[in-house]
Amino acid sequence: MAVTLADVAVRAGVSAATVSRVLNGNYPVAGATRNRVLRAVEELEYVVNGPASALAAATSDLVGVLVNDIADPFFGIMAGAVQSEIGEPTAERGGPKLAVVCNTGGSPERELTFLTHLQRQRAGAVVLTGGALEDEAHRAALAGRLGRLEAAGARVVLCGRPPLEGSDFPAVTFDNREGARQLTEHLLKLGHRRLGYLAGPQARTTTRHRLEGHREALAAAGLAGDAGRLTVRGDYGRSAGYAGALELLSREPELTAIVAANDTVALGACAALRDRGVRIPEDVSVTGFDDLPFARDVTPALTTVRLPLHEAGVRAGRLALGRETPPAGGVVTCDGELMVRNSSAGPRGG
Amino acid sequence: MAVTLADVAVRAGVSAATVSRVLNGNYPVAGATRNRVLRAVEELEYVVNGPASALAAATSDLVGVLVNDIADPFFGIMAGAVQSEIGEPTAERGGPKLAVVCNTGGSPERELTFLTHLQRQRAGAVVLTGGALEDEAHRAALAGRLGRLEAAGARVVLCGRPPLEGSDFPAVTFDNREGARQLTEHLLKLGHRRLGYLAGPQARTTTRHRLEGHREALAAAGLAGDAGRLTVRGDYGRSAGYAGALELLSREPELTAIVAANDTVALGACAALRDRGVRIPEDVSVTGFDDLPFARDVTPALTTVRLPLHEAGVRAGRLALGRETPPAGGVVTCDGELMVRNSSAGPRGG
DNA sequence: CCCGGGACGGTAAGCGCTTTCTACTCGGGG
DNA sequence: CCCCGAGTAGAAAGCGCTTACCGTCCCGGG
Repeated sequence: MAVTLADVAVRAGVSAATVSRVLNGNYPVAGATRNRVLRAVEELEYVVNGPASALAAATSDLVGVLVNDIADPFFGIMAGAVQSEIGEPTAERGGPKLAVVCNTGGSPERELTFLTHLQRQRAGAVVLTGGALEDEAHRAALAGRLGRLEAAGARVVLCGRPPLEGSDFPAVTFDNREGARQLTEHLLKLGHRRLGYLAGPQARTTTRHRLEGHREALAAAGLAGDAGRLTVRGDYGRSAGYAGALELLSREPELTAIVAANDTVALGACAALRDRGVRIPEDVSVTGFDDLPFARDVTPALTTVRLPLHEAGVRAGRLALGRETPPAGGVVTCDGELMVRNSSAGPRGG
Repeated sequence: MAVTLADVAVRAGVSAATVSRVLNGNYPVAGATRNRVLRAVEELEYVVNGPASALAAATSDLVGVLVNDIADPFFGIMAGAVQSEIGEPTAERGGPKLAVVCNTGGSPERELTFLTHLQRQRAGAVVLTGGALEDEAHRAALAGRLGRLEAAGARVVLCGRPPLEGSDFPAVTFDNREGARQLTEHLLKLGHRRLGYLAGPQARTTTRHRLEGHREALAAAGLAGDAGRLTVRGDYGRSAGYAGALELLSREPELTAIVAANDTVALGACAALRDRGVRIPEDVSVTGFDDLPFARDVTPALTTVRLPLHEAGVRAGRLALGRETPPAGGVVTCDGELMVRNSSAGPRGG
């Protein structure tokens, strides 16, 4: 049915081995022979059987990319960057790789099952993006799975998340804590004293680090007291921001600023404020995090922290292919950059 | 090194064949035997070798998803939907499939090479998303590649694009023309007479259909004359919208409405207008297309056409797995829904 | 003039799994 | 009491490719 190596070999009047060698270019083949083979490949429209070569060579050109939700630009941008990087053929190690994108939806179990599937496909590398769940059992299970993957010859890279404790997989991580600190500091400098915080989901490193940065800044300004009362938890979605903002407003009507866990949450908060007739930033300032593309286009444009998502994805891709060797310690830290826009201003009468 | 079927077989005291049958569950195996095998699998932490089974069984559980740009929510949403659908194990045909996301970046050549790579991986199905390039040579090349894929046993499904002429792959398509018509009609009904159009890239079906719908509405209102002069071309990005809006404004200062090819372009246009001190919608109405999540959160909220991206992705996924049989003709058409929000209003003095 | 070695090319042994075909064990009807 | 078929399990033949491991051929140096 399908054209095989052997067919090409016959047509070119050589052995299968020679065809294989021409195709993989890792063994000397005389120019004339090579041409004959290539012509035969053309004429027969031969396409290598990936599984067969993967089996024989014990490697595949698949790279797994785990994301929470590919529809979210935060992950989309990183995944796209990884893909663009691994899609380029490498001199050292063979042709372009394909990205297998796995949507975990934030579920730890799916994370694990996807890893099993990837191991099953003998993926050459796996990139884990997104915040880590802070749960000891899951951490252990994850470390186990990743360890087995690595033992099976796959490279494992973390992207946009802190290193995995107890393991030493290379990681490209964001300095969420520092970014959050700067953001809150910015608001404090503007004169705000009553700041609400819309936190992300529990038990996520990202959530915790951003919250910690926020509180660090508050503490430095002697404002640690209110922090607990003025923190509302939700997920990283728009409606959590909407509900959270209303909740904050009811807890503290004199609020002058809302710090959201990310841009999407901030957007929801803005919507809630607008619906309540609260002006931004005149009455209440709002800040986001991530600087997704839409952040500068909403009105008012969001003050936020820009995360180099694309760059992180590219680095992760390079690490995954072994094009780049991780620094000592294995952690590449990407700093966020404070983007001051129109959603923040001094408080009323400030 | 790695644990193989044979190892499991030895441990369970059965033959490799039996282990395979237990794992695939397509042949009767006595309960006791089955349990012994499963226990051995557990104990050895055995993970099937995907390439090997793909080779032996001549199928793989990979599904290719081609997108223009996975970082764009338009594609991210569809890809995510496809993935969630194929990720569920099917009763009829085996375990969960993995999605291989391929970013073509809109390049026809990359589209073709990715298809080759997918064929090489013996992908079980391929979903092509996004507008098609209107170029005869490329159409033919594409049809050829897809034909070969299909011949190799892969299911081919188009998603968010019109059927491929000359072939009859099932397609889930959006009625862009009708959506655009309704949108422009809406503006006309509000009293607008001088409408500018920010078109997408040349030679794309999506671009053409939306433009045609727009002009159809104009023509019906006897306004066909100005259409050419008031159409500016760009890509589907924000900056094209920005530049395009300025261009339109200079061509026709009396403009009262701008119809953008999609939400992102509309966003850019809004930014340009704001920078020019033009109020939306008081001075100029702006409309988008797609209804991406951010559309309702920008200010003013965008009047646009909602496309059922998620649903389309799910349908495409189902078709790709053969869970759903395509209707006669092979085309599932998804209608857009006009979403009237605050970016459109009657013209000055209208 | 002979021999060692470099440059090619072929042979064949798997890679780990699926699946056909065969073999064996029972239990019941003839 | 024998035979047959249902129910299970095993043996073995590949699936299409890669890659040691060997031949060949031809060149130049001794």
